[in-house]
Amino acid sequence: MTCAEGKTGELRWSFRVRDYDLERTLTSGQAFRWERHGDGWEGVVAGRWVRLIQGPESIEAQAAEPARDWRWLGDYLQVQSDLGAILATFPNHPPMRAAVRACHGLRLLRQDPWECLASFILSSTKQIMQIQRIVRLLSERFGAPVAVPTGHHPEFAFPEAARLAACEEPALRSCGMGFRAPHLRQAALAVTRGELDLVALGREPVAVARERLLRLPGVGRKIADCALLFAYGFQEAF
DNA sequence: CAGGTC
DNA sequence: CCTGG
Repeated sequence: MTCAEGKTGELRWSFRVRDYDLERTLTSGQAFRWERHGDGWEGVVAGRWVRLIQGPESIEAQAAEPARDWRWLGDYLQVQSDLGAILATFPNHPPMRAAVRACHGLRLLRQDPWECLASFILSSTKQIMQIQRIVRLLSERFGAPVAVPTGHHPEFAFPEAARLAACEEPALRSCGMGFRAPHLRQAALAVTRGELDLVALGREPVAVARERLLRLPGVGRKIADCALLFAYGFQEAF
């Protein structure tokens, strides 16, 4: 189909935000695919390349292809959450005030469940930089290419579970994940076979969802809770 | 040894 | 246990 209407959406979008520290949020260790380029941050969200720039009271976004609906990014960034209102509910004692000051502007992202679970399976006993490297290699080798601006180097989506389930262990190990390879593979198989339904998980009580994740080899309490918090927003986890 | 898990 | 900082 051709774009006869001409109006296919916007290449740029601006999210109005308050108390949102983009850098702190993207480098906090919740997500592993963001790279600083000049004054912006580049990453792939929901299969789309995007560049983000922090404004005084906004986050400016640039995509590679026009989008009419930007909820895919707004949901991810959780721009609608009113931090001021949340903070008002916190107890007003010194330790809490100190914690709030230290983490000012840090937001909880809402990530894709499979990418989040897989990334944290890869995270055990690894530094953030090393996790970023593994996830980058994995995406480059097994992820679908995504549209990028003209002249920009190629970018790839995080690989689908089915694609990773089809990999042999040595292929996964070649991305530098070591003993985590069988863990990732088993998780990919469970998702692909429908033994683990990551969408349904979000509708379960947190204890049930956690119990399901803990069945996976290589997934203990810590990794399970990271997925529950960063992909589903279960605040009770952690 | 490392921001886990078995 | 793998492997890189």
